[in-house]
Amino acid sequence: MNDKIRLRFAPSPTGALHIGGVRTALYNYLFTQKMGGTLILRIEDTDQTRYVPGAEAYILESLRWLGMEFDEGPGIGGDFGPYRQSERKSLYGKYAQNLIDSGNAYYAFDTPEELTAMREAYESRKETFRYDGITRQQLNNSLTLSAEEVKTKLESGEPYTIRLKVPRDEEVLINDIVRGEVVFRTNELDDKVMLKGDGMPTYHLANIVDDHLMKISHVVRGEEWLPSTAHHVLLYRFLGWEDTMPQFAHLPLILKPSPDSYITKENKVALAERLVDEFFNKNQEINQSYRSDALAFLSQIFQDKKNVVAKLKISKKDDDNKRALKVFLKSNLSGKLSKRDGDRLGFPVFPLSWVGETKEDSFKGFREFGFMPQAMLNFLAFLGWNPGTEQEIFSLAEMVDAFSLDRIGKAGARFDFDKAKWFNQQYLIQSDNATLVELLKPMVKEKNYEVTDEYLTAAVGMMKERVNTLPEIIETGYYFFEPVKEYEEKMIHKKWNPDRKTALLDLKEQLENLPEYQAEKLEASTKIYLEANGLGFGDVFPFYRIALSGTTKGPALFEMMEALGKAEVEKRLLTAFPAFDKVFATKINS
RNA sequence: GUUCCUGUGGACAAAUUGGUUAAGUCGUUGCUCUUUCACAGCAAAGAUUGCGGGUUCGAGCCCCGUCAGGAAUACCA
Repeated sequence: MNDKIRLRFAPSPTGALHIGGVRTALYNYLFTQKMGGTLILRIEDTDQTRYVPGAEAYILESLRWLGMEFDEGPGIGGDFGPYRQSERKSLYGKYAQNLIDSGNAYYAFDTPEELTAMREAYESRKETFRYDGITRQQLNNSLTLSAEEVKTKLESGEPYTIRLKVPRDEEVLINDIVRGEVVFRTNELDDKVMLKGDGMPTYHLANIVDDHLMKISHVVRGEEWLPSTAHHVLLYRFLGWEDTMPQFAHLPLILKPSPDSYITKENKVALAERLVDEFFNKNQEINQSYRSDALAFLSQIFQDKKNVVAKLKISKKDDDNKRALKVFLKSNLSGKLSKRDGDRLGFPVFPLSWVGETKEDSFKGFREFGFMPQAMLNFLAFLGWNPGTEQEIFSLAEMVDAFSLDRIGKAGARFDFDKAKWFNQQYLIQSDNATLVELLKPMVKEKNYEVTDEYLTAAVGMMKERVNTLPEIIETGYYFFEPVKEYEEKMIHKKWNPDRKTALLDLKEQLENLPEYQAEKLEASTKIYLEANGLGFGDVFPFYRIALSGTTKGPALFEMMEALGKAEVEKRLLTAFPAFDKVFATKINS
């Protein structure tokens, strides 16, 4: 055990844990395991307005399902607790006070409303307001007010925040494990709030204080944190902790699939309508009469699907509506993967299903899509990292072994659901049938199918390499559990010959008289029959197959017959042939 | 707008750190196997490494410029 290596995964309980968060957790996990270090779970719940009940439980359950174990955390214990920031509230004030005392922070009395108004005023002049070394000289804070005024305000209980006093004309150098050296000039940094009006710390303060107190050695987090890392380094410096500052590793973002990859002739109209619906939903103030224009614009940019995003560039000629539309589309068609994407594009972005207050806030998870946790982890591991070898399938233990921070890439990784399905299929094929049967049982029960383990095992064995996810076994392979719903007409139209029935029934009878209704025996007997009657496999197989499963695709015929059993096969053949006649008749009539 | 990050076939990516003909996987297409589908195996198509300069005997890799995409720019994390 290496007690110098201590990492933390620090999610915020504001909803379901996003796939990007899961990957962050995974990389933290892999690195600690590899180094023999300690992994800590810390709940960052300093924003009570965004707190969502159940989110923490969801995070815990997700991590457990995925098989990532933590050494310290809420409910786990450890010597550095508590591990919920809300329970550490009293700790942070002291450090904020330190900052004030050392002249590196100040009280600010500006109200949120004042600041919003300020931002809007700047906005209207096409500028961006920043609370920084210049603007703070005109604002309502302990730097501009007299000591007397500040004292009165404080004593009268007027709400205040404590802001970091970012120094002028300095450079902050960050030595990031994945990005290398990154330099920020302090003149470009804003005076971030450290302590909020409600006495809670912001992420920035809480994070640094906790990382220090918990003796964190490496901070592995998403790239979205890179810009504020300069502030964090400043904080370590001002608090006198610079020599024990953790090392940073900023992970590349997980990006949405590019629109070019999923827009097709078939779906582009529906996609456009859906986007326009969402647009008006989100921008209630925009008149519905703009709708047809919006749709026209979308079908125009979807026309040639190349470079869809580039066509969203705002031009001076655009009116307000078009501008709003473009901004909306851009945020929906490019950039970081978001929870809405899964919904729209039909893939999961959360490990487990999440049931929110509304339908819009409820999402289906990887587990419910039928993914195996190990497959999801394996897929995620390759989003931003690779071992440099040709191996792609890794058990968790193998991943730990192969993992290193310096093989993490810098460019954003594009979410590719096809690849995810491929990983799952590999795991499905690799898993033994008994394991899969256990996983499948709840779904079988839900559908009220009554089957024996033995039968399920046979079905799983036949179906698992033909599907991507677990539920597909009983969805596309439903005919193992209930009568055929629909016969594939194309083959019937093309090849069915009502006169063939006699032979097919003949063969059926011959097979039924076999001492054992077993795949190899059935096959051997069929061969003999075909030869004797001058028939080929193609004359018989497709019809047996459609009769039994409704489709010409699927597992080997004789194995299917064995599994279904003599009686069921007979029943299906006898109902199918008349049905084929009927289907065939419609062809002649039409 | 500003700051920072990132650009290698459709997607993910490798390239022994400046060395010959730019790996591999997914996806696509074809072939083999097979009664079908899938799996597996084989093969093909797909790249002037975003673009333009420069340094060098030699550049995907170093330098300069440029373009594009992304992130951040909250009393959110």
